Amino acid sequence: MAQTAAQPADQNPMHIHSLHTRTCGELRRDNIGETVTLTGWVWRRRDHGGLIFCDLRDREGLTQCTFDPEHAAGDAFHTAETMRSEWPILVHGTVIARDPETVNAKLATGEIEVLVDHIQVLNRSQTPPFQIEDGIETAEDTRLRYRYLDIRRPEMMANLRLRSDFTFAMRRALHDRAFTEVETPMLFKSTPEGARDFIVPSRLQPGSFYALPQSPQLLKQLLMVGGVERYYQVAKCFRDEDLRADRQPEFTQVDVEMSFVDQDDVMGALEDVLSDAFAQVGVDMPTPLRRISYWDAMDTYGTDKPDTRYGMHLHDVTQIFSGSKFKLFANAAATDGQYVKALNAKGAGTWPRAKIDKLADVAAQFGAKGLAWIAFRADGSVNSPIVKFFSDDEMAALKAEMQVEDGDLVMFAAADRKLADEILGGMRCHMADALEVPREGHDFLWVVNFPLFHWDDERKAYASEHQPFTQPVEEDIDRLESDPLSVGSYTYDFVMDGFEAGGGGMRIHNADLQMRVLKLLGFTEERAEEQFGFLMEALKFGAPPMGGFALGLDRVCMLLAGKDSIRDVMAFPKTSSGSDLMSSAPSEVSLAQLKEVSLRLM
RNA sequence: GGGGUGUUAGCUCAGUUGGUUAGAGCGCCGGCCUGUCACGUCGGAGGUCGCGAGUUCAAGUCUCGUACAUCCCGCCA
Repeated sequence: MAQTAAQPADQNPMHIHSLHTRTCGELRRDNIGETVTLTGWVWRRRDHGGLIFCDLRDREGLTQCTFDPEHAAGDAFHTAETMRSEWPILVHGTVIARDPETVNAKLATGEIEVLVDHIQVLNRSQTPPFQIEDGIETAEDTRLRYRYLDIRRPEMMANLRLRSDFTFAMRRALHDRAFTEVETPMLFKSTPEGARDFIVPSRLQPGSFYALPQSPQLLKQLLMVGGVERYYQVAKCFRDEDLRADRQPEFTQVDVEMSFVDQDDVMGALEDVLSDAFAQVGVDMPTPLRRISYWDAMDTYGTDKPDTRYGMHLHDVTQIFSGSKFKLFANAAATDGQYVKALNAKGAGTWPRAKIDKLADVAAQFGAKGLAWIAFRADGSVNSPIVKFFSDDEMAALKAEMQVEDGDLVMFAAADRKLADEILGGMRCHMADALEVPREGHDFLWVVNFPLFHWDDERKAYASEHQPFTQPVEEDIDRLESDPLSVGSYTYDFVMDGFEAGGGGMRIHNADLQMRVLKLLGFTEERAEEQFGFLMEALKFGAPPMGGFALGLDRVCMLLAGKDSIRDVMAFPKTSSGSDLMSSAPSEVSLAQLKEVSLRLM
């Protein structure tokens, strides 16, 4: 088959030797007259009887191939008549200009077409179970059952390449700053204090188990003790918990750790690395990033991962209602630790009563027993089940505090601080979606100064806000045992567009302090030794001050791709029940397999 | 573990107060067509209405159970 001798492509490292000489996305007017070989899948065929058009698709794009009996040699034209969607083919022909009236402006290659003289059918294809094209709403279970076909869609292809580009950008940014990529084991020790572990039975040691790592946390701290100083890893992590749109049982973190640094050093380094990597995928992340304290974030946004591209702040209106005739609010105001907080959803005040009433169901999801609200109608009237209890002064003060205008809907939560924030924080997100509040571009910020512990009411114990290895604030260490909830920590979450996209902190590098923290978390000395003895032993051998970070790669890529689910940036994700619909994993194993690892099913 | 939504043709969906033979668009198959690009046009095939019970003279439609998908709460140090 004739090929042009020396194409410029030959000097381009992108053009490794293939069956094709060009891709389906690159031919332009400048290539007119070239003889080319293209490979790809038949996307759409338009058979005019005496003339056949075929849009050929490869990873780079679409090119229209034209079969004209006068130019197509041998039975090439007949082959074009019989070929079907998704057959992989190879065509050889000449790049020709399209007549001005037949130029397709929607196609990057729309100014040219390839006049085919030879065609080779590389394989046939069954009719695909759904049409391989963007913008078609095929149920996700069908897409997952045939994921390899779903990936052929340009949108999925673009998502995977965006992920590859960003991952590579992170690697390069870290490598350029003298970080060493180290692989840590997938078979490691079970440390079930956090998420549930995936466990792996040991054949050589019957009755013993490995666990797949929830994160390389302990191992990277040991790498710091080992003197690596600057470490990173694109690390697979495993957590056996229920799934969500942004949670899969296996996911990827860009894991980073540094030695001989303080918190500002780590955050500065990360801002530098992240803005570099984002820039490489065309996203501007201005530095230094804004920092909001955990408590300010909770007060103002009702969440520790606020989307600050829109306002709708929470307001504390407790004082306004301290003497109110509305008992629910007055009682809250009179009770220590109880608050009345309010949220102004601009634009929802014109909603019909029935629609507003349904918001109580939404609020209930966040723990509210009901939802008090005031709708300020567009005509200046006020509609509310509670406003009749309010004095004129209370209304005036409320309107001033909430900057009320006609068309606003003010919602209230009267509860302890945490619950009031959770309810209104949840409502804030819900209303932003319901009102389609514009959120353009990306939003990056740090949330800092998390408390070291929170009280877990279910387990009746203190629990780490981040993880048990987090460094407490020096000034607070004296109060560790006497007032644990008041102890601050060196922690920082990286929040992007209202998602927790990453998080990190400084680590304890002193074995005694580590033991004190573990004891507060309810560990006996024996159990702490059994589970984390190897860490605490290592800390005794000159562990340097250290801190680090882990970036949720799937979530960041989801946000960069503008998708609502991390499944859209993962090649082979699992369904919400943890199944792989393509392979039917998880599946039963044979008795022989079980016997080999000394297991018997109950 | 709990709540919401959904499941009808290969795909996306419609299907009225329960009532004769369950429809549409796309796709698929066949005919015609030399400038289409969501080609056009004529014809055709294709359905155990997720599954299992129940109510009824009669169930895609009502009831109960169940499976799966999806979203959320719990959970995710």
